[in-house]
Amino acid sequence: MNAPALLTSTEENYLKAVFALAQPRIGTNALADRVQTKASSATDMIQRLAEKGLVEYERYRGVGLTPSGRVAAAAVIRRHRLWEVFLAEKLGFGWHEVHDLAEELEHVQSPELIRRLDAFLDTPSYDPHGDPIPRADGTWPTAAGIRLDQVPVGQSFAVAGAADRTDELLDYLHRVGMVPGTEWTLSEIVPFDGTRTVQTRSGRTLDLSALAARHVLVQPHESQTPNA
Amino acid sequence: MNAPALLTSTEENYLKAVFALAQPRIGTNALADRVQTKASSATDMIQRLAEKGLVEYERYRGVGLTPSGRVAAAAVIRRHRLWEVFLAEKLGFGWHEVHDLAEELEHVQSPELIRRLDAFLDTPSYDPHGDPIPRADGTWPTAAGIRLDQVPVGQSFAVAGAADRTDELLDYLHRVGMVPGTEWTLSEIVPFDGTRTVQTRSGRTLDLSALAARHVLVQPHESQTPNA
DNA sequence: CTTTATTTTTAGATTTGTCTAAATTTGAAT
DNA sequence: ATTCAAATTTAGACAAATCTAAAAATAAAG
Ligand SMILES: [Mn+2]
Ligand SMILES: [Mn+2]
Ligand SMILES: [Mn+2]
Ligand SMILES: [Mn+2]
Repeated sequence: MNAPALLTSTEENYLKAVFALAQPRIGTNALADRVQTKASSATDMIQRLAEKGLVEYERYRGVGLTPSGRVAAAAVIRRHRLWEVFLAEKLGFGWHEVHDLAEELEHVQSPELIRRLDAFLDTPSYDPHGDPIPRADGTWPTAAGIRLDQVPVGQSFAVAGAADRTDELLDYLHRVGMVPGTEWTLSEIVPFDGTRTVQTRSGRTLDLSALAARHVLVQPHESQTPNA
Repeated sequence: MNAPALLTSTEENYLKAVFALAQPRIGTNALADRVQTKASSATDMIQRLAEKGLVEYERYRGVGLTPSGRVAAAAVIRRHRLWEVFLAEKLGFGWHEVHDLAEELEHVQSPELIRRLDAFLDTPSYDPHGDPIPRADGTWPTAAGIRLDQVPVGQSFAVAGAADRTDELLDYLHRVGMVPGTEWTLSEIVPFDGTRTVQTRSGRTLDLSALAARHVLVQPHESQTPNA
C-alpha cells in the first residue's frame, strides 16, 4: 500500500475527463475531444493509466475508472473547485472566467495547501457553477438543486448553478443576472413554447426560453402556497 | 513587436536562476546547480534562451540576461513573491514553508490573475522573507533594511527579512521568534565574539551569534539617543 | 611552454506527450 | 455472409527536457 505515485498534470486532466464522461465507459474519440488531443494520443495515455491501475481498459471497448482512479479524480476535482471558489469569492472573478485558471491551479501538488485553502474559504460545498466539491474524505455533497424547468409557477427560488459549463451559457446567464445566489420567483410559463418569466423581489422581470430554463439549477424555497 | 512568446515553467526557472546569479555572467555549473540539473542540460536550455533573445551567451564564457530577459525574470519573481505573501498572510503558512509552493504557483500564466491577487493583498512591497516585489511596471522597491550586525547598541528595530533562503536559517529564526514584523532592541554586543543580545519590549532576551546577526535584515527606528 | 585539472560543450540515448498516416477491429447495412 | 463506414489502435516521427559519457576548450601549475 505505497502512497499513490504523483501524477502529471496531463494524467490528472485525462482522469477528470474519464470521470466526467464514463458511464461507465467512454470511447477514445470522445475522450480525445475532451482533452483537446487526438484519439491516438488518448489511446497512449489510457494504456499508461491502465498500467498504473487507475483505469480499466479493454482494447476497442472503451475505458472507465477503477476505484483508485475515482479517488484520484475526486482529489483533482476537489482542488479545481476550491480554486474556483477562491477566484470568484476572494479575487472577484466572474463564474465564466474561473474555469480556465482553475484548470492550471488544480495541478499544484500540496495536501497542506488544499487543507488551508479549504479552511480559508470556510469549507464550501459548491463551486461558483453550482457543482459539488468533493470533501477531504472523498465523499460528495448532494446535487445543488433542481432544474428551473421543473419548478411550478409561483415558486420562489435561489439560483444554484448551471447545468453545463459552455461559455455561451455562462456568458448569457451572467449578462442577464441569473448568477448563483440571486433570488427569483417564477411568475409564468407560456404554454405554447415553455418560455419562463421570472422576476426579482424588486420587480425586474426576465424571460427565459425552455432550453435556457433546462440549464439553470435552482434551490426552491419552502413553498408559500399563494392561497391555501 | 509581437508579444513575448509564452515561456515554459522550465524556461522561467532558468531565467530566475540567471537573474539571481549573474553579476553580470554566470557559468554553466553554478547555473545547473541552482536549477537542480546537470551542466549539459543547462547548456542546452541556455542556447534555446539565447535564440529567444532572453540571455546573451558566449560559448565557454558564461551567460547573462538581456534587457528583455530581465523584464521576463522580474515578472516571474513578481508572481513568486506575491504568491508567497498570499500563502503567509492569507493561508497562515510560515515563511520557511512558502517558497516551494510559490515555486509552482508562479508559473500559472494570467496577467489578470496577478493583477487581482496584487490588489487582494493590498499591493505589498516585500515578500515574507523581506525581499522586494517588483512592481507591475517592472521597477523595484528599495531593499528592505540593513544587516543586524551593522546596528549600534541601544538601537531598536523591526525585523525585515533574512539574507538568504536556506531552511537552516529560516527554521532557526522561526524557532526563536525573529520573524518579519517583530520589534526588538539591541542591548549588547559581546566584544569577544560579536554575539548580539536583543530583547523585546516585554523583556524577553535572545542571544544571536555574529554569523546569525549577519543574516538578519532589520529596519531601524529613529534613534532614541539614550542620553543626549 | 607543457602538462594537468577544471569547466564546458557535444554526442547519443531516454521519457513524456504529441502528431499523421496506415492498419485493425467493430458494428451496421445490405 | 459480404461490404462498408466508423471507431480504434499501431507504426513511425518529432519536440522538450533530461541524463551519461566522451570530447574540447580554458585556466592553472609546473
Ligand atoms: Mn487541468
Ligand atoms: Mn466549476
Ligand atoms: Mn518555479
Ligand atoms: Mn521569497
